[in-house]
Amino acid sequence: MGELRESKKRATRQRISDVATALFYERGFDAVTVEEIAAAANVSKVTVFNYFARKEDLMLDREHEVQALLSQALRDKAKGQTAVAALRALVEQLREQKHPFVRIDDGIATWWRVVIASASLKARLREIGDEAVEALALELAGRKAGGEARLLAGMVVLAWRTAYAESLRSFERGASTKKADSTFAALIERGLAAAEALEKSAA
Amino acid sequence: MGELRESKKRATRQRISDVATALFYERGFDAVTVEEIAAAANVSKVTVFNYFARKEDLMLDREHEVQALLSQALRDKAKGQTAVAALRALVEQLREQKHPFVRIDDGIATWWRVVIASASLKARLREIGDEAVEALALELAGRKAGGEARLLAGMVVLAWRTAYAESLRSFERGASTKKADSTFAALIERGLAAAEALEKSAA
DNA sequence: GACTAACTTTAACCAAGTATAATTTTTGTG
DNA sequence: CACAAAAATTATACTTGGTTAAAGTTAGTC
Repeated sequence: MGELRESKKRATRQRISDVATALFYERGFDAVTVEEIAAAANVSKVTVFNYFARKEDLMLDREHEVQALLSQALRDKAKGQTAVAALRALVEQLREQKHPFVRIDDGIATWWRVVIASASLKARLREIGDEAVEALALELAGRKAGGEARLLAGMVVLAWRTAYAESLRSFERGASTKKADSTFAALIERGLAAAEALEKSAA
Repeated sequence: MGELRESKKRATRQRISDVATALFYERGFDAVTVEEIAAAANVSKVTVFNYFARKEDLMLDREHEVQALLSQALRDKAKGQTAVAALRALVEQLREQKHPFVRIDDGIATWWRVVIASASLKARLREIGDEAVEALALELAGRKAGGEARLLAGMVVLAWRTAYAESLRSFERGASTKKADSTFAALIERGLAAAEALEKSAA
């Protein structure tokens, strides 16, 4: 039931995304209009916005996943383990599977160059980060998040963002993937340790 | 030389800002167009943008000051004092002078209600926060900021933001200015303590 | 094969922001 | 005071992201 329709939609969505990404890589996010993307994907502008609520989501589609990963890690956490320990384990696991959220290579660095060149993409990224903080705080605090939970959640996301950004900068200055990875690991551990201290000293 | 000109400009800028603020309070940020503001201030749309680069700055003009306050506090810091201690002292000082960056009353809460109702204002606020982090990191690290400095700067700004937001939430739930203030104080101290631990354990 | 619900398109619209050239206002100078 | 340069303001037209409503198309169902 509805299989053909579903697969057509999936194909259309993918086509729009692919076409858009290619254009962004070629000329930069801001220099490409949604009209152009629509034309190149053989679709109308309205349809593009039907699949992607804002232009930024054409590029940042996958970034929403961090939130789910963080929340899931907390739900899977063993009794007695601190929340931060569970998140540290998640980071470790992602590093092992060379997940793009914790790792940098040429392809990923190229993608980031496009993002960093655009103020609106950076803004949307900050927004997604804040959503992740709120979701994480909720998970940490059970039903409703309080200040302490929000602070802790904020610190975790901050550690991640900062470590990743620093790792990327080092890669762009010529460091290898391996070196960039160890920069990431060292800095996120600094942040997580601080978060863990906060968690353990909670009232 | 040029005194009349300067004072006229100041007056125009102020008039635009006042008129805009009044309209925003009345109908919400997003429901007011720049055209309307211009008309109400007896000025053209172009002139509005001549004074305020973006619509958001009509509301968030003063928020840029945090950055200057933070940097100045670090420059004034006594030898031997930790950076975080200097920032803690700044917060203390602002609280004593009942500065709006650390305090909430009815007028301030009303202003925040307008801000919080608008996605674009919140986005601009996040951007300003990031700029503050970068400036602070630079100040912390001397010439060029490294990961450690950025993490520390991020923690300080996070503590501030989180404490303020929580304080505002408590005020909106009916707490007094005094109670909101102590919520702020307690939470920012939690964050600053964590930041201080990080600073002291620096390699 | 006709019907309906989902999807797409067309077309018109709004508002922020930019660019440009013309016009007005202010200022300093002879 | 007159006048030219500099600075500020204006009108106008344009671009682009995003929204809305109505008409058209297509897949799934009876």
